[in-house]
Amino acid sequence: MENKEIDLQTLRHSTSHIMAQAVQNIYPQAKLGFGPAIDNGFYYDFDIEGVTLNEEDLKKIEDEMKRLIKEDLHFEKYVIPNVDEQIEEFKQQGEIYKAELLEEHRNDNPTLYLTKDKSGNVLFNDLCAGPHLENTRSIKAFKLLSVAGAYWRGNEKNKMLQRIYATAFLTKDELQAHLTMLEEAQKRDHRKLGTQLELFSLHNEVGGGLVLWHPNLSVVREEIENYWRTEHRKRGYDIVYSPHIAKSELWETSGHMGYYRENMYIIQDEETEFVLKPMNCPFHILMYSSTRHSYRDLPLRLAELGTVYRNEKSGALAGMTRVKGFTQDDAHIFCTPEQMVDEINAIIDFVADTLKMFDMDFEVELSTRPEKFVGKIENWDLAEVGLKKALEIKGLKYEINEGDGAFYGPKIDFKLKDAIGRTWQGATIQLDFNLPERFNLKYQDSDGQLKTPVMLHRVIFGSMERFMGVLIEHYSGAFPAWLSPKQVAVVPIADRHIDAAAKIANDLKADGLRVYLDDRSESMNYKIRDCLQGKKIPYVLVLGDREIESGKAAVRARGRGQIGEMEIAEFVQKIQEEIATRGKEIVE
RNA sequence: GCCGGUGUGGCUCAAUGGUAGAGCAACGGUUUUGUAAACCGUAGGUUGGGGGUUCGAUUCCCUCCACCGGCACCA
Repeated sequence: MENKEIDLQTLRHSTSHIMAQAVQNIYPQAKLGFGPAIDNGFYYDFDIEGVTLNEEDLKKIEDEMKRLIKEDLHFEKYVIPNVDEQIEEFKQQGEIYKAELLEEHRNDNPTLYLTKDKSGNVLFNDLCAGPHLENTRSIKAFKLLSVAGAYWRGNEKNKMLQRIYATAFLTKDELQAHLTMLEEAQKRDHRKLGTQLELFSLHNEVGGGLVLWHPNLSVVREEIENYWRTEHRKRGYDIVYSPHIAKSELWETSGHMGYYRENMYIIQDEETEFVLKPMNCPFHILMYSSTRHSYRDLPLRLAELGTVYRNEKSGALAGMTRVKGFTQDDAHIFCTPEQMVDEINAIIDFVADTLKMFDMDFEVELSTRPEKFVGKIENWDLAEVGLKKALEIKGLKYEINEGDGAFYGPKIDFKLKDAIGRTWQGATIQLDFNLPERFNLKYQDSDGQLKTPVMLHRVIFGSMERFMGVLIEHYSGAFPAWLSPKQVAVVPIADRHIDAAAKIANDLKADGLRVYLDDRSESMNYKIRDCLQGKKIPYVLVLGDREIESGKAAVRARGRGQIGEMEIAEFVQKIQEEIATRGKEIVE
């Protein structure tokens, strides 16, 4: 397994060299940037004067690659004997990016990889540490996927190059499986499902990144918010509300006016400047500071479903996962330094329990103290050790981003994966050694001294919008019963069964279920199909002469076929249990 | 914000320098169904907004808005 993975990396990296060679054969003016293997494939960045690559060009490049591969070329490592001469040669060839890189790596025993034909002629070379395949015979399955802009070295001040994304696999079957998977993933895209299932909409005239929650998705949200409130009360939080705007003065104190102004919507009335809140923290801080606090009162945990607005750059927006207006399931915890680690532990538990309930995949990242930081170093150390320990106790795998914490504190991020493999920040836990100072927060400790509390910011879902987007994809729009906009469809077979069906539908509603009575004048088959596959309702009760006579219903479950006849009361009892436990399918 | 692409009935998509067509959905009718798409018909579009070129623009150009794939950003 391990070996195969390394091979795949090498295969992809070598294929990227062949791609670069093909591009230069077709466009001799093309200059090379980076061309690494990545998670699901590889890419190569090119600067091609006068050419904008399109889909057809990708085909041409692919064909040229196939031709090269057939030539049975081989790769050969070449230690650069004289770096200065090589830099000069790169410059002569116009390979300014390679020259720049070599200059930086001059003391690392830099190597070239040569691509040679069978007679040993060098057809192509690239500055590269390798390793590479021995020869192109191993390249059996690859595909160029897309072309996109990318800044040289990832810096927006640099020139934008053209990046070709591609992938390669050891066999054609594996490649095909990967391509099929990509297609399947697209069907789960929450933006498509959002339209298909009438979950939400976005409108030109409302503006980008501003989501309209339709009734169906509002039901899902309501259920999740109910869960959220109940869990918070259980875990010792107080739930609060705060206004949507506040005077600039507040944001001056918090510091946001200084480093976040670009992203804030400013509202000016005749004499006062207001800010549409991009965060909830200052309000919770003021709640804290409006009374005196004893160490006995702490920790104070304030939670709010707080709707914030941030003016994101236009290109950043994406469906529900990156929006301008969104509701954070925010909380701020004020505690003593001694309580900090326990509080972090409790939040990690909260996050892990919640995500587990949704069976969601996530990755964990821990970001530690950067070079420039505020706060006491012993609190940083305590926090970092505490964060690590908590993650280990929970058995969560995590990556450490050394020095990547915010200047005001270390943090743990939970990354959720969307349908097409992109990761989005969901839950986050951030220590803050800065705002308590700026707002001069105090508590009176057991020794009578006034001390500064530690503050934690945290979200469990991140934002309702983003979480919902990922959740839609996670379930492919087929929500479990407790979240489903409609939980049961009642389908009368013929018109003469409508009255009985309506009565059952009403009874089910009286039992607290969300019911869709499908009294359309359509065939039974059509209605079953539309309810299960179209509307993705988890259960369908079919009613005809037989059922009315027996007082039962024929139950069919989404994706699981026919379950059989069942007393209505038995069905109600089972589905209610399924809903109450927010669990897996109990009706069977 | 940057590079590239896209915007046509509610949805998915087609077509064209001579004012647009299909399927699904909707509506009307027929059918009254036994477990994942019955049949017939009707209606529905200033082709994202604005401007320009042209005898004529939905098509070509400019601009704005929005969306998509990336990059950058995500305090």
